[in-house]
Amino acid sequence: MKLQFIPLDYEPFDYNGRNYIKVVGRNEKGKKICIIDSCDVYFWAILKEDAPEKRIKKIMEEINNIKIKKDSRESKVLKTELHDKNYLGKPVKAIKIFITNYKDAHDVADKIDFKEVEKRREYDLDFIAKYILERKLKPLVWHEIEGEILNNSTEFGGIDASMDIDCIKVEKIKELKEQAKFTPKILAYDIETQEIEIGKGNILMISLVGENFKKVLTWKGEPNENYVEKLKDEEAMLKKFVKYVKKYAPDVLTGYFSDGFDLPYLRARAEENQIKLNLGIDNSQPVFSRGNMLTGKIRGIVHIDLMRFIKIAYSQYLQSETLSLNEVSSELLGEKKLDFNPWNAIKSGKPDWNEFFKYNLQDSVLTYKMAEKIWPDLLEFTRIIQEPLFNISRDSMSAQVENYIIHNLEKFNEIAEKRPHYDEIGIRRNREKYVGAFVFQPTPGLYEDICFFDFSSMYASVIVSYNLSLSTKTEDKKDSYESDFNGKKVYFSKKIGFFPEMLKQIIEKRRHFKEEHKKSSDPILKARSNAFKLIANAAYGYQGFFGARYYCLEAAAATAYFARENIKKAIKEFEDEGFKIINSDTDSVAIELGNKTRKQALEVQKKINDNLPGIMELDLEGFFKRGIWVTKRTGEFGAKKKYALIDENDKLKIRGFETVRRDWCKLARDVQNKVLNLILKEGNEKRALEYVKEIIKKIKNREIELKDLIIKTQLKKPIEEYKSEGPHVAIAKKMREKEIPVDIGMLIEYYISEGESKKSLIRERAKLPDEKGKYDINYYLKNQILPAVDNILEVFKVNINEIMDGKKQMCLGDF
DNA sequence: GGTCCTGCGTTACC
DNA sequence: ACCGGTAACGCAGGACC
Repeated sequence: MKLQFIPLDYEPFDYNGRNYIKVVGRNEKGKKICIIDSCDVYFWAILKEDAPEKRIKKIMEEINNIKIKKDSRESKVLKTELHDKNYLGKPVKAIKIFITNYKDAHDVADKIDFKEVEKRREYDLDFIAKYILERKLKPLVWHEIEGEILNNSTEFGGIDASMDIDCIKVEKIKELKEQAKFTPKILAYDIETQEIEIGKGNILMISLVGENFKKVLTWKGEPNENYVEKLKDEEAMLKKFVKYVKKYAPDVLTGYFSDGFDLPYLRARAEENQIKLNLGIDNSQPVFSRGNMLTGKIRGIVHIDLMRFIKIAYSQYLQSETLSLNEVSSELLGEKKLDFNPWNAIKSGKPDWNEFFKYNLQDSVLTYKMAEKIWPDLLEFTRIIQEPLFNISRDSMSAQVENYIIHNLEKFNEIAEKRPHYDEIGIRRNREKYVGAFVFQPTPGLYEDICFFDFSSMYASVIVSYNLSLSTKTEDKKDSYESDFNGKKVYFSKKIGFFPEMLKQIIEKRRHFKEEHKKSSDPILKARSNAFKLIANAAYGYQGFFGARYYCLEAAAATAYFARENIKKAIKEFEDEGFKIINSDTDSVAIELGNKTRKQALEVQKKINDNLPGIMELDLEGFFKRGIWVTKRTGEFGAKKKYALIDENDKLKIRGFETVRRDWCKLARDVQNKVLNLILKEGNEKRALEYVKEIIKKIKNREIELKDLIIKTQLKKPIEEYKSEGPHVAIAKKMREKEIPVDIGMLIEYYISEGESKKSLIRERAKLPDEKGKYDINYYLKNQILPAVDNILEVFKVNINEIMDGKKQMCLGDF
């Protein structure tokens, strides 16, 4: 039979000692099906250059006889072939060794011990990746499949009988030229529990939200809405949950922090109730893996913890200070969680159950809507990197870069480099640091008419333009780029390597799809352009990452080196043409127009661009009406990485200031923001000063609400490990005493109260938000408000210190 | 008992 | 353990007078 098929989930299995794979996806009619397939399993023995032909033949014969006996499985070499390949950019002769089971690849590789064999490679590749490469059945891409349906067949031990859906044994696979739109069936879920610790208390309710589908399952309260279904106990509720998930048959089951909470909790409660959480398409239970970080896998359904993907692909664009569902959904959707405190409700012993149900449902509604919104990004990441959706939604950016490389090596006839071993990682992690970016020392002051330029994807374009990678590093000084690594000269060949070449294509695609998106504003094109951008930007970090297959610290150092050279050159160009440099950080230059025109500035930009190497490009970020740079708190120098700009539409761009730092109280941040606004919008420092004085008065009169004085600091490690005990650590201790749950990663909230003696430490005066006490007027004036506005007003020669004390009126002459 | 300096710790920028 | 270096700055803690 012939059908169209889009793969969603890949699951390898063994049968008679051989490797097979079940791929669950949908056909063109939207029916969920499973295809069964297999592929060659092999790895490489790379030969030394001088290996004589006769010996190679002999070696191949010997390899052909390798057999491994392990547990109940017998594994052997099926055949060998001699190929011309590339390894790290150099042509090599390599023996392709076909084996019966990939799980034994490592053991077989260990048996290949000939002096003519230089290296053994690709025995550490993941089977799913290998399968996708070999059979070209790409995730979330439509294919035409030819095969035979298994109908209660005894093949594979009667695999089709154990599955809820049709199984097809595949013969031919062909990617379709016309790609129809694919909209996944998404089901979102969320649970409410008695305790925070996994499995400790009961699950009180479970909500489910899909398309035209909403449900709250519970065994508590007296429901007054018909979407709430009351079961007799927790066990019945869990069974019903499984039943509904199976009936809905989603492609994607998604929760928010569900890897770390919802799914393991469900699993634990199922165990406690002695029932099976058989959500899998073959009625298997979720499988949890990956050491520290839990990940929950459900066969045949792609379980996605939305929070993890948002953290990977979105967090750098988000303003949210935490990745909590409430904050992220209100930023992405403009919609919030319901105002209801589940822990207080539980503690009270008499929760308003109907409010609780609504609250529970809303969490799934938000999760569902966000999943829909983020789907284009998941889709495009998956299609570009060609790893299963399950991995795409969880992998770190360095893993995404590496997977992209692995799935694109074929074009270069390259054999993949191996993953570093444990001891190698240890060495890499202890390596010396290298010099990073150049940061300009700004002069404090208020500036008018500012032009802001920046290099587009600078580090990525440096890697491409100077050909910086592991395989292009060379001892040969001729025809190469010379860079510096902590005083040592390092060279990179000018003959383009596969890593820079791949990156070049990524950048080109990013530029292409960015243009395409401008024309059509299709969200898919935006997601595609964004995915290429993120991969490009992660390429630099990847080469310096200790876990990378293509780790090359010299390349990472050279990237920073050539970036410094180019930014400094650009700065010099602007200076030589008579522009004053205001700021520069890594890849950007801000200049003051002064008595020159925008046109003149753009001419310099063009001149710079004409002389830039390779694909490097200096873009105009924009024009700004005004901008402010301040001094460091200590010393007379201008502070780096702290400035505020206002564009022609009166939109502020604030960097580094307390306004954007979450470890300052809201009042200080708001006041600073207002002051920056007044100064930048109207150039009115007098109004700003008046405003600050009003606030000071309010603080002194205790007219400020406590919630605006709460300071939030993250607990980054276990309480015991702190060498120096800051206020947030002291509060964390206090919380633990009060049996309030404290976890690593939590934002600890506190305010500073008046102490008995003035000299006591700040941590001794720190109190929990609901602890009774008077806020310390002096602390909030001197440690929060003053530091937030002092440096800004100083630019106008206003000494706020004196105003605070009320000793002397301002220094502004005309005040 | 106060001042100064240093290191820890967090968060930002790019 | 899951990308890099550069930088500001509060607070604690100890040296020093």
